[in-house]
Amino acid sequence: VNSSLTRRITLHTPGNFNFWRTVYSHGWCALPPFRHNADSHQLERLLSLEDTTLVHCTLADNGTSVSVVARSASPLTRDHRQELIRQLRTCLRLEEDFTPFHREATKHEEFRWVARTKGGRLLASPSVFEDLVKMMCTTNCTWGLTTLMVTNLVRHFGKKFDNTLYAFPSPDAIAGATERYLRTHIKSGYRSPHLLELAERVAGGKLDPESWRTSSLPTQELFEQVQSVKGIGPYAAGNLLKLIGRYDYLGLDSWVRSKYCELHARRRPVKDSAIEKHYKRFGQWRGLFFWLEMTRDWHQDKFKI
DNA sequence: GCGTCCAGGTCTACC
DNA sequence: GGTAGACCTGGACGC
Repeated sequence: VNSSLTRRITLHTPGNFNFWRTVYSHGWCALPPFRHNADSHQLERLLSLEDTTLVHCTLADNGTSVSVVARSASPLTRDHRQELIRQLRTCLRLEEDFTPFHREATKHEEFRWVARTKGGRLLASPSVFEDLVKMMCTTNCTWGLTTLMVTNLVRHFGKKFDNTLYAFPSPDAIAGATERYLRTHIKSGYRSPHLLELAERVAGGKLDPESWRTSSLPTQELFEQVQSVKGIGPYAAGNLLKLIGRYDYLGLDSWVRSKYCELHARRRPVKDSAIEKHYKRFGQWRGLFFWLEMTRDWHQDKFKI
């Protein structure tokens, strides 16, 4: 969109929010339609609003707030702006209260740095559907293949904004494909029937992942419900739940297992049950303490952790 | 060059 | 409830 319109918007943030700790909390910032620029310290995101209006947002840390430059092909209405703000606040986890978590962190000497550096917010997608699809694309493969699958999904099924930017596809768009098409063009391999079934169930209204955000179900029941999606097992369900504010599961995979062994067992292999036992004392927050500990060195230089 | 292994796992079929 | 075996793909590795 060459003749796009730009508009500046401010996101107000609480005192315990840290922009870069959130952006680099895990790999999502590198998966389209997110994009990050480490040099200019900006996070980009192409949003698709309810009426299919596309808005490209460039986010930057402003100290006590986040500044957003929004580009769109047509002028944004008040409703557009409100929805845009809502979606971005969901991504940055601004609606979630981290006060109790930080209070808990200060109770544990080895985790005081978490509260000090305002850690805990994990970058999320605007929709639970998108997070589910992406989580499925991280299973049993390298990060490189995850990036390839997501990039392909966006390019083949997402609405085009300009030559490099495509929105995340709607469930309908993916549901309209065939398994063969997914295997050939998305390179999602044996995950293809699972992706298709998920998209069809959501498009057909038989599954409403968005409702999980506000569900009153105990986390254990929600965990089972998330795993009822074919292709989503304990790893993917545990991590999906972390993106909607439930931290009771560790979401173990080969990377965190090896990281845990490096940090706690002199690189000797450790049973999953031993890892579970280690974090049991952190109760409902165990999954978050676990993840922050495993990724602590990612942020060490920037924040003097 | 070619075969093998495995990566930010999960499902099914059996016990 | 616990555990083999199969499963797309692409990159790394050994020979």
